[in-house]
Amino acid sequence: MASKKEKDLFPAANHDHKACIKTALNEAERYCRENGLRLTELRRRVLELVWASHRPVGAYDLLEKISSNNRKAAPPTVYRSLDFLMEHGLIHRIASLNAYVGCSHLDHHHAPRFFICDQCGEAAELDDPVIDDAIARDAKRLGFRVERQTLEISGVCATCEHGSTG
Amino acid sequence: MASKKEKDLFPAANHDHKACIKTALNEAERYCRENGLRLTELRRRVLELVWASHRPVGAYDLLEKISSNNRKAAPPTVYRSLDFLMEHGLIHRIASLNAYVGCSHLDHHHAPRFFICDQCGEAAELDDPVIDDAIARDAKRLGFRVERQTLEISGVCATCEHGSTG
DNA sequence: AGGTGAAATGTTATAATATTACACTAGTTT
DNA sequence: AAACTAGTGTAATATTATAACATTTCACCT
Ligand SMILES: [Zn+2]
Ligand SMILES: [Zn+2]
Ligand SMILES: [Zn+2]
Ligand SMILES: [Zn+2]
Repeated sequence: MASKKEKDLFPAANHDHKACIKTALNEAERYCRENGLRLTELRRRVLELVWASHRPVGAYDLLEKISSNNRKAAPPTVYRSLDFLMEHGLIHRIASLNAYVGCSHLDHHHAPRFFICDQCGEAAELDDPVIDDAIARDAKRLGFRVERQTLEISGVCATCEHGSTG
Repeated sequence: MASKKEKDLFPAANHDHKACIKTALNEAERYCRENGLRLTELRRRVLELVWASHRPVGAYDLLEKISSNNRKAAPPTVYRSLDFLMEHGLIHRIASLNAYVGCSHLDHHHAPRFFICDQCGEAAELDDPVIDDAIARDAKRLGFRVERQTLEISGVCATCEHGSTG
């Protein structure tokens, strides 16, 4: 079963993804309740759609999925929800892809750090205090006040490289 | 005088920027000559325009500057030059800004690492082996083959924060 | 329950960034 | 010069994101 080896940071193909979605939605609901925020039906739906996979998804893909057969949603509908979800750290934006992905570390404050596979499209969020410290030290040296961070490493994940996680 | 203190990684307001431009163009010419590449008039002009400042500049800004009064240049004109310059490491793309900036480290191979000031818009390129090593170690742990990196730290630079570098 | 103001959403239009496709030119090789 | 290739011009279109304003929903108060 899905043991939490290091390599599983890139979620195994056979992992129980319904659990990922459920956890994400539960955590979002708890977070919003505790902070007096409204996780409206629309925002909840957008979050759920973002969590449909571990692949960053584009705003216009979401827009299509939100649109019902007869009623077509307009861009601000999804962008406003994405803004809300980002503002509260429930999702991250992947600047190099113009795409959005659920946050895997809702339990603690962190700067976003992603490894993103060019082949399968999956993104793994990984904390590394060494990186955090190094950036903080560099910033201090420069007298630079850090407000936002973007760290996106693109390439090929182990599964795509070797055909399987072995 | 422009002493090379650490803080000058954010170039001082009074630095000799013509020297920056000249160096960048000279290095580009040398690089292209040595590698059998053609630094055409257009590519040279785009590189020069990117180097007009240390602020990442948008493709459409460049496009306007390239256009002469009577003749308006079309997007592919500038995008193709930008692609060439990026492919050969002469400039970097800043994904979080959809903008482009000259490379400050033409003399050695490196992953792009930027500190970008929200207020003055200037970008400082900074190498840090500790970050390099940490990312390499994380990638190895994940079995991830790294192909491209994006590291962009946004915030407020020392000059903007304190009114002057002191 | 009804009134009120703020937050959220709907809707239309448009801005900003980037690519495709195809025609033409210039430079290189034979 | 013919043939080939890399580079550029040009028109159309794709993709991502925001502005502006109307309407609805919700929390709160009376
Ligand atoms: Zn999952
Ligand atoms: Zn996160
Ligand atoms: Zn300079
Ligand atoms: Zn560089």
